[in-house]
Amino acid sequence: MAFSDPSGARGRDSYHHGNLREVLIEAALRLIAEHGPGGFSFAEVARAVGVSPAAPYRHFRDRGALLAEVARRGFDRFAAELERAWNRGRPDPATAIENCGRAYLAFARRDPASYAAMFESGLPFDADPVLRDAAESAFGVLRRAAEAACGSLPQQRRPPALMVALHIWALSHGVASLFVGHGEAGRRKLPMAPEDLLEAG
Amino acid sequence: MAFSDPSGARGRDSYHHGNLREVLIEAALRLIAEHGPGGFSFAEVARAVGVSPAAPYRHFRDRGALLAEVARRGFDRFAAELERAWNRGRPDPATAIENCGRAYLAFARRDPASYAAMFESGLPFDADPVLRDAAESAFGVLRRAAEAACGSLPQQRRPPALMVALHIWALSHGVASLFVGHGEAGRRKLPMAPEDLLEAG
DNA sequence: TGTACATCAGTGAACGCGCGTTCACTGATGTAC
DNA sequence: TGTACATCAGTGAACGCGCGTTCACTGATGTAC
Repeated sequence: MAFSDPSGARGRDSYHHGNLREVLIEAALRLIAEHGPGGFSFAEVARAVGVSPAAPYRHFRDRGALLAEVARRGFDRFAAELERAWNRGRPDPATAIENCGRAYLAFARRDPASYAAMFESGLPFDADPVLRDAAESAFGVLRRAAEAACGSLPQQRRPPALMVALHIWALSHGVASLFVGHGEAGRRKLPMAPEDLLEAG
Repeated sequence: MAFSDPSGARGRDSYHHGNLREVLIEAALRLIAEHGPGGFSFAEVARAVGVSPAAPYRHFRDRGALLAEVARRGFDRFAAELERAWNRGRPDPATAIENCGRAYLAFARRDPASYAAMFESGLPFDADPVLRDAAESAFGVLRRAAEAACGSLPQQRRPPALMVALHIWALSHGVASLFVGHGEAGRRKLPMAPEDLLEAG
């Protein structure tokens, strides 16, 4: 077991795990990917990493705290990837915005477990300021991108930037949650690439 | 109890319930509205309507079958309301499409429990042809509306109708699931009416 | 360098709980004659 | 109209299970002297 830990983490080379917090998070991601954000239990996570059911309590207050941490990390990476796709508006704002949309879908596709934890877990956002800030900063990227893009348009008929940002967000989320995620099961069939659908925005 | 049944159904005026199937569905909707589509148990539904935990098995194979029936009915009403909003393209296709969008949001707002059962429950659509057909026919309304609307546009640069329909669907779903539903908790704050956001499409 | 001790991190047994499901049962209803 | 009987729909007790959580515990690690 110590040398075959599938998570790639250090594993149990001693009585003390040494890495349990990280390994628990990885296991939670795996379980969410398989059974959805509501489909894992604290005990199951412990079992998955080969540790007693009481051990996770050393690192998380309860199941919700673990889920919130998964979501928070998701939002952090999400924000970073959107930022990178935006690339300060280069080569031009329209293309950069489109790249944001692609990055959005790419994130949902590559890491559906995090995406589910972030958007489909029913976590009490308002009750957890840390989580809320993480989500806010991810949306902030879209808002700033929309502001920059709107600013480069002719003054007359310039749309409100916040509205554009929300529009992108809603459309991306709609496409992602209808056609990308859902762990193989509830996904609808699409006669085109989700990216092409998004591009029409 | 017989005369104070909050569901408005006939209640237990005899040993035989007489109406149990319907009452179970209503109770499930109430529980979904409170705790989300994953937040109710078969036993809880039975308790909520004052019946033994074995009783529901007379009407539904299991919890999933009850949830699927809730979703199916939701899709039926959803399709009817979209159809009514479309109103055969009157007064004109653009306005009628916009009315469809409003009807979409109105449905999600008025009956978030059904909406959750339909779109956020992770039901195995592919495994249940009845459910699948119900969902398909709801989408069919949007598709026909998009076809009619596209047909009324000038031939050059006419967008593909299916794409337009999916676009409407994705945007509506995105707006609804981010800003309307989620039982008071996970909903984001919006500085404008969701309808206005949708209208930009 | 060695020893004593405090702290940390995981153990494993135990608890009460609600769940899904089954079972033989029984009261009510409908039908044949 | 009345009676016998089949069917239907709900009962309530029972089961095994996994969960969340707690507890006193113990092995490992780090630190002071």
